[in-house]
Amino acid sequence: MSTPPAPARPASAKRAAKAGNPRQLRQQALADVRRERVLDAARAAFFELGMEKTSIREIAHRAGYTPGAIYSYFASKEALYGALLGESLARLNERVQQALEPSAAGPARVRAAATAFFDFYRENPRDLDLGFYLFQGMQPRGLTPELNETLNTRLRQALQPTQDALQSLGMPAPQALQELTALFAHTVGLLVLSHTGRIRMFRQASQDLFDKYLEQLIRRAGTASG
Amino acid sequence: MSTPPAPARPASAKRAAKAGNPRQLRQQALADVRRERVLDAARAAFFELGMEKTSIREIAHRAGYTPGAIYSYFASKEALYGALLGESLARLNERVQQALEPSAAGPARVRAAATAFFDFYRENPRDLDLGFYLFQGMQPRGLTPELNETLNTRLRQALQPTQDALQSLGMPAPQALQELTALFAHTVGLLVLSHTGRIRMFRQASQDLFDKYLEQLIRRAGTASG
Amino acid sequence: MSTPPAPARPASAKRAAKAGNPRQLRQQALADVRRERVLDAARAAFFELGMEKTSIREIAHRAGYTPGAIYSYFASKEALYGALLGESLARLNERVQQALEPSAAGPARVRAAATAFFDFYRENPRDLDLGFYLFQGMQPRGLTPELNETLNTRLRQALQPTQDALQSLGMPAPQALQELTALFAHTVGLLVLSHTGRIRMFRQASQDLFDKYLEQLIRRAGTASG
Amino acid sequence: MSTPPAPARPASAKRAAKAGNPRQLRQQALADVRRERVLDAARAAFFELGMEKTSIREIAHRAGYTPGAIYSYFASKEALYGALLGESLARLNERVQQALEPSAAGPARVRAAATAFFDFYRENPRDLDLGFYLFQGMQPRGLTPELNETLNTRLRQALQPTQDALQSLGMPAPQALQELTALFAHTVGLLVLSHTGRIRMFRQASQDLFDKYLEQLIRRAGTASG
DNA sequence: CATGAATGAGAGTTCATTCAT
DNA sequence: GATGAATGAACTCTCATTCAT
Repeated sequence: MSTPPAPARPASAKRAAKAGNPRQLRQQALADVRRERVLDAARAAFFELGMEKTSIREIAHRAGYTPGAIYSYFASKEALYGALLGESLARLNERVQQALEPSAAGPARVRAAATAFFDFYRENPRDLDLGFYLFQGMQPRGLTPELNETLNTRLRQALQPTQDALQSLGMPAPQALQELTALFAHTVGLLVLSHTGRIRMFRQASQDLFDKYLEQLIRRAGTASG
Repeated sequence: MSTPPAPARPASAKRAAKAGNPRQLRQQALADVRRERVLDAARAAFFELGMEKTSIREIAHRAGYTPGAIYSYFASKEALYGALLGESLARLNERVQQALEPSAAGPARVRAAATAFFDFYRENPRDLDLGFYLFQGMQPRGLTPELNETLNTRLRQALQPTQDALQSLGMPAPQALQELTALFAHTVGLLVLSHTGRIRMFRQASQDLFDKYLEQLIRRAGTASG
Repeated sequence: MSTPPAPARPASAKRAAKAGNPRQLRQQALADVRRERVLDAARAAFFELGMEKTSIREIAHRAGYTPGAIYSYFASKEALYGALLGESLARLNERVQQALEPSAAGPARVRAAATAFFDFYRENPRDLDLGFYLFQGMQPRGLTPELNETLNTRLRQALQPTQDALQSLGMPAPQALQELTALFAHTVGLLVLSHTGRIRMFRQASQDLFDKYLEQLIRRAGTASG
Repeated sequence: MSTPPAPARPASAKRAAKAGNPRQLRQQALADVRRERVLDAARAAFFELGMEKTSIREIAHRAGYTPGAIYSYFASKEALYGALLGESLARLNERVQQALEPSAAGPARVRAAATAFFDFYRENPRDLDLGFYLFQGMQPRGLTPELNETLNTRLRQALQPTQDALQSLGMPAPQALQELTALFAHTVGLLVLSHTGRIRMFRQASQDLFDKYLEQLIRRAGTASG
């Protein structure tokens, strides 16, 4: 709701703009490499210790920096996590693309795309944590609107192949969008139940439920085109 | 040999047992009222500020107490949130029961039970937060196993009417349980997408999607019995 | 050095003065019994949990009281420990007296008295703690001068039989006092080294060292008289 | 896989290893100075207020810091006291070494070493407190085993010259160790009686008693060699 | 760019003690 | 005499962030 103030120390990002000559370009490349190192350290720390026990200190330590240095690359802890989430979504997209490569078609393509999405989070619970972290209290945190936009776009991208596959099955665009949304919700719900252990209460397996939902969806897609 | 380590402060609850004479009863009632006042303050603080910014200090202040006094009523911050969640689940159950009172039957009963559940959380997003709070990092927190058990039971209770209604529609028990789990997941997913604003990306309304899912489920229930 | 202010709530003690008629006497007896119950609880708690983990709350709980009630019997935590120490010294005296009962004479009497003292503390390290507690920072705590006086007297009493035995061996009074003091110091030193585990550094047993010191002392006593 | 849990803040000490260039050396020197300032403040506070009333807050205040800053130099309150005790033992050793410098020999050497030890604590009662602090309830506190080891070693060091002197008087090693232990115990006992004022009860002076014990010991040493 | 010392605010928790009832 | 609710002051410790160097 409330837009956060402009980042205190926008660091290397801003310099990219004024970079033109070779020297500046090299500097920029170096900076990116170092930024990446911080990100790697943050991811490792987070995957190992979880969100709550991962402090800036810890990340800096793992990256071979002192705490202050982190702020050369990220304006705040939240911004760092935003970047981490961005990178997580990039991995998600990669996974979805890989699943499509064998150029499956028809229902198989829907299955491939949707399952890749589900599996990614099923296998990497911490990535799901990441997605949730910035919505503690169910409201976005210290993300700049631009970053928020970027993240939304990447998420949308990861879902787009599924939507396309549905439409290529003859489902009209509006319905495909609706079904995609429902599928996304179902997926998220199953993942949450699974990761919090709540699903055990029902003695069910999230994967079975996911498969079942997917088959029903594909059946509906077949009907819709008629 | 060793006496239990300490009084484990939250005394008032158990004293009901030895309460018999009017004076003790009145004392107990007073204590309950005060405990409730703390709970109210905690809920208000939490609904207003969110989990993270709600400290024991803040709660105490709102309840008109000093921080230490809170510990006469709750053994720890987690215990307090446990109680808050328990009470939230109680309200949820109440809501579900109310929805069933007009003694609907058949598909209408499924609709009534399931919708009550969905609506409760749609209308009270903070109660959803509450449910999530204790699973930061997707792992249970400092809940005692007993409390965790209690909470699970209450959640299960809130879902039971829906399962019963499905079975009374002729759906076999195992399938009803499976469908209930899927419905629960779908509901949670929709609520999360809705409350985090992610659903706007798809220009969909969580309520429409919920209704649609519900109708499909009811259709399946009709088929299942044949 | 600095005399503490008069006890805030001298409680039952003061009433003993104005007690004269039978009813008051009975009241007083009751109060003493209850006071003893508190003391018992305090001792048990302290022996089990140690000084630091024994709170007024804990003591009250064990005595079947609420915290406030303790202050009817003791003006402060320190006063309570003072009483506890007094009672500990009483037990010490009892032990010394018992050791003398078989009416040993000569060197055997010195041995009996001194060893009883040593053994009491060797076997009951917590009683040694008690003695030290009120001298944290090596300075008396919230003891009233009278209580301090009483405690000193009881300690003196427990040592007196040893002094007497030394004198009955022919040692002149001034020397006996000096030797007693040295013996007392030696005993305390050994107990401290023993209880803190420091004596292990030297691979020695406190008991051997004590015995050795004692024999030397007795030898000196034999010489002194000539 | 798992990187050590955290930087475990007290960084400066270890950095000496990678310090090589002048700048790092200067940084290190500065850090040491500041650490010393904290230690000085802690010692002053403790000597003035005693252990119990000396909080991290108080120390920080005296050192001109905020409480959090202390944790850059010491990982915990116990660690700080460990350092304080270590430094106290270092001073003790220094004192003992100085007493030996005039290269006394024979009985004089025993006297010099033992008396230096005794005098150090007689003149600096707070250093004795320090030694006792970590044994509240007569049990070691939150010391790491390594630190405990270090402290034991330093204490042993301070006593070693006395043992050596005894052996150079012809006393066999095992007996010298036993006598050293006894002497140490006697010393501790006298110091405790003296500092707690208990010795006044006996109208004795700790120094006289110490001298007397020492002369007896030296006499025994003379005999032992024969 | 990086350091690293330091801040400052705050966290949860404990406890002896008081006092109206 | 006893209750028990409440105080109030303290406690150790953590952490994101800042800034002079």
